[in-house]
Amino acid sequence: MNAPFDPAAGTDRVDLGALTGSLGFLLRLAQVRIYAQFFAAFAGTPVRPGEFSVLWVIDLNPGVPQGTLARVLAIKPAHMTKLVQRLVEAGLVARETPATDRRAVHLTLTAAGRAHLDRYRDAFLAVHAAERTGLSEAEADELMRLLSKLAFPPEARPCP
Amino acid sequence: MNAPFDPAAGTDRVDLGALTGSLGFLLRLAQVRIYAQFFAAFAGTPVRPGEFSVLWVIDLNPGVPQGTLARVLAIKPAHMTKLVQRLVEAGLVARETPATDRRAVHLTLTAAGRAHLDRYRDAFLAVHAAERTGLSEAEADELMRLLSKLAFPPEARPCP
DNA sequence: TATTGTTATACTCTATAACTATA
DNA sequence: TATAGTTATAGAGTATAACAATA
Repeated sequence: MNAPFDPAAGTDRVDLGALTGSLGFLLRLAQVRIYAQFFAAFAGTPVRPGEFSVLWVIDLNPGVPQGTLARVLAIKPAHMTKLVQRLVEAGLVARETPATDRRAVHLTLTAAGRAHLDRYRDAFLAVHAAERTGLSEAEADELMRLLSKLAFPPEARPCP
Repeated sequence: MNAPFDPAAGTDRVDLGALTGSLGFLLRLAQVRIYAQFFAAFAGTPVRPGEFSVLWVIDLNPGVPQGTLARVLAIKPAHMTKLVQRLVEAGLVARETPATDRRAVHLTLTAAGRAHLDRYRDAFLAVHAAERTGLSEAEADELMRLLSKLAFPPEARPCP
């Protein structure tokens, strides 16, 4: 039998058992902590991780189709539609329907979009450096290498 | 200037730039993939990661206060209230108000809750092993070790 | 006064399906 | 028929605040 919870044993001393060996569980907890650091760093700014990554990728790939963007960033098309609408309404992104395929929507940054990216780019990179709390540089590099193997399976590996 | 998106270069060949070195971005993509594997494995069953981890921890810590559970699993109290309500309505969890602190709610599994846990425990552990797609055993172990350092900062380390 | 849990609201993101307009 | 994007709906999860009961 499992020992009943003992409040006298100290605050929140809970047995997690094999849960601490669960990759999905660890990923979730790690992400919760890293995102909390992100939101703390960008409190008071309009920067949110999803939107900023979208602006980032449009900047590097001007004219990228909206659906391609959704696949690469693992954002559902229905959600991407609303996300892009917000960015267009904010004046950061321009949509264009190419003559060659009038179903498609190609995205580019406006001047304001580039300015927004430039304004927060350094802070965005800095927070990811600061995020490495408790890890050495070598550990952080190894962690990102291993996460990349999960994040980019062979069929979804980005071009270098 | 950045090269415009070239659809002829192959499907979804998008330049992500420094985003591939962003810990938060990699964590999100890795989690999306790992969770997709989880939901694929448990399609057709009522098993969801959040609820199952709650049942798991209650089983190991019978009588654990609801608030402690929320802190340890990084689930917001308002959400935990609704999550536990679902589990109580499903007959898997019992709530008890201890005489010593009548504000508190202590949680235990019902017989049906233990049966539910037993029924899916092996599959839950197996999916986490299968999740290690593309990683060797050593890499998976190292990844979980590094994630644990992020997930459990010194002030939130679980008892062994 | 502080803490435990609840309720309520709003928002983000996901899942799904139905729909349009093109191809 | 298939594809690109849109709209709509439902749900999970989060953030926040206000609240009641109790300590």
